Parts: sequence; C-alpha cells; structure tokens
Amino acid sequence: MAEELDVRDVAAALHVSMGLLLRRLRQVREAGGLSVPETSALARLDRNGPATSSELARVEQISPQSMGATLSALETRGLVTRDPDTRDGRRVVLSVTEAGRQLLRDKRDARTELLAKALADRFTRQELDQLMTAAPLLERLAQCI
Amino acid sequence: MAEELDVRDVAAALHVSMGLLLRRLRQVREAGGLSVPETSALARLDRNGPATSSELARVEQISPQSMGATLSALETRGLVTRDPDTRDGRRVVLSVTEAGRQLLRDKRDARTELLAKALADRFTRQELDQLMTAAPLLERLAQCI
DNA sequence: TATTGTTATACTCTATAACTATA
DNA sequence: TATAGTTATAGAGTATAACAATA
Repeated sequence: MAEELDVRDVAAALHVSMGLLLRRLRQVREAGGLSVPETSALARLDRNGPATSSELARVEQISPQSMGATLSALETRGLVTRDPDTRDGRRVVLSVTEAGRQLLRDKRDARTELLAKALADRFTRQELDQLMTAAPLLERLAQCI
Repeated sequence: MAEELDVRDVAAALHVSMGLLLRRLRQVREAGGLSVPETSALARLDRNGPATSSELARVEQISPQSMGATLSALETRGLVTRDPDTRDGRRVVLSVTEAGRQLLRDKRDARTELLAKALADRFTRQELDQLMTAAPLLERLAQCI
C-alpha cells in the first residue's frame, strides 16, 4: 500500500518537473538552431546509424508523417541525405551528413549547452551523478509505456 | 576538462530521454482527461494555493496569454474559479474548486497513472529511489535556466 | 507609467485520413 | 494485401502584438 502510493509520488514528481523543464527548453531557439524534434531525430540517426523514416518514427514515438516532415526540414538544411534503397523501391534510407555530424559535435545545440551550463554552475558533483543515473532510467521508462 | 565534458553528457542524456518520455506521455488523453498544461496548472494551484494568472504563468514558465487560455479551459470545466480581488481591480484570483481537488486526488490523471504503473511493474526499489532523488533536481534545473 | 488581463493572429508540433508506389 | 512514403487537413499549445482597465 505504502509502496504503491510512493510509486505514484515518484510518477507525479517526475511528470511535473520534466514538463516544466521541457517547456522552458523549447523556448530556447538560437538563430540557425534546430527544433526539439529535429535535434532528437538527428542525434538518433547519428547514434544508431542510417535508418528509414518509419524506423525513426517508431523509436522516437511519433507518427511516420510527423517524422517525414522533420526529416524534410533536416534535408533542406543539408544535415541528412535521403538515399533510395536499391533492393526495395519503397524504402528511403536517411543518413547524417558531415555537416549534420559537425553540428552535433560542435556543441552547437543551444538547449543542451544551456542545460550543461546550468548544471555546471548550480549542481554539485554528487547531484550530477544522481541525474546521470536517472537519465537511462527515464529513457527506459519512455520505451516501456 | 574531463569534468566539463561530463556535464555536457549529463545534459544531452537528460534532454533526449525527457523529450522521448514527454512526447509519449502527451499522446495519452483519456476521455474527460486534462491536457499536460491543464494538469500542471491545476496541480500547481492546488499545491501553492490561490494565485493570479500572471503568477501562475511565471512559475509555469509560459506566457500570461497562454496561461489565461489554459485557465479558461479549467474554469469552463468547473475545476477552478475566478474571483476578482476587491482591493485591486486588475487582479483576478484563481482557486481550485472541490471538483478540481477531487479530480487531482482521485488518481484520475491518466498520464501519471500510466507512469506509476510502468514504474511499479518494471523498476526495482533502488531504481525508484534514484528517480525520486532526481525529480527535485530536475525541477530546480528548470527554475534556474 | 506600470501592471493585469484579454483579444487577435500566427507558428510549431503532432495527429488522422487519403493517396501513390512498391512488394 | 501489406508496407513505405507523401500530401492534405486539423487541433493543441504556445508566442507576439495590440488593446483595455486599473493602479
């Protein structure tokens, strides 16, 4: 009983604080910066290697149509390329370009930089460890709901 | 040096996993349920007591206009009331109604329930403790960026 | 002048539906 | 028939700008 209540408290606390944090982060958009879904899709493509739009939509938990729009925006900016699959005419494989990789590596994602700065300035080493421990748990949580 | 890189890793990991989780949560909307910002505003009003629209907008990190729209929706559903401040004609004080309190208490927030269920089913006691430790840190992070 | 709140408008992200092309 | 992708349309959430009322 007490345990179940406790789980609900964890859920509520996480829900509220993540919502607050992401609302704040979404507002950050430097000139030339990427939107949240663009950043997420590009980073995923970089980490996991080439993939189709449908596959990306599945792992990122959005509709194929939404992912298509996001990828079109990235392609227009030269950050990803579309290559038709020669063995299956329906498939189009997306890859990160050198420019896309550069953008990810050159610490130019304004949101992540903002977060990093705040973390460095206002959090102790121990607190950073605690957040680092929580991050993969949050990702796992997203995948199992 | 190594430490600064580490902070950036924490930031990136948090950013990605929170984005994924919230995108997933936003899709959950039971009949009669509240949207994410509605839930957040109502819960805030319940925790902190009566407040004006501007005050709520500040703590929730959205524009006064957006908060006004959210509160109108909550008022239409009878979950909050608007009371003019007799000493300052500009101010309108919002309060949670009994129905609003009931809705918050009766564990009827589908998103938080979904989270709680996943947490109870798939996470160990230790992992729950780690997430509980991280929640207030995330909230603090939201407030200082 | 400064503050609280409202109205009008537009942009971003996402969804669903309908379609084409390929398997 | 089933799958990959595109196009069209709509809705939610948010922003900015302009305004009215009050202090």
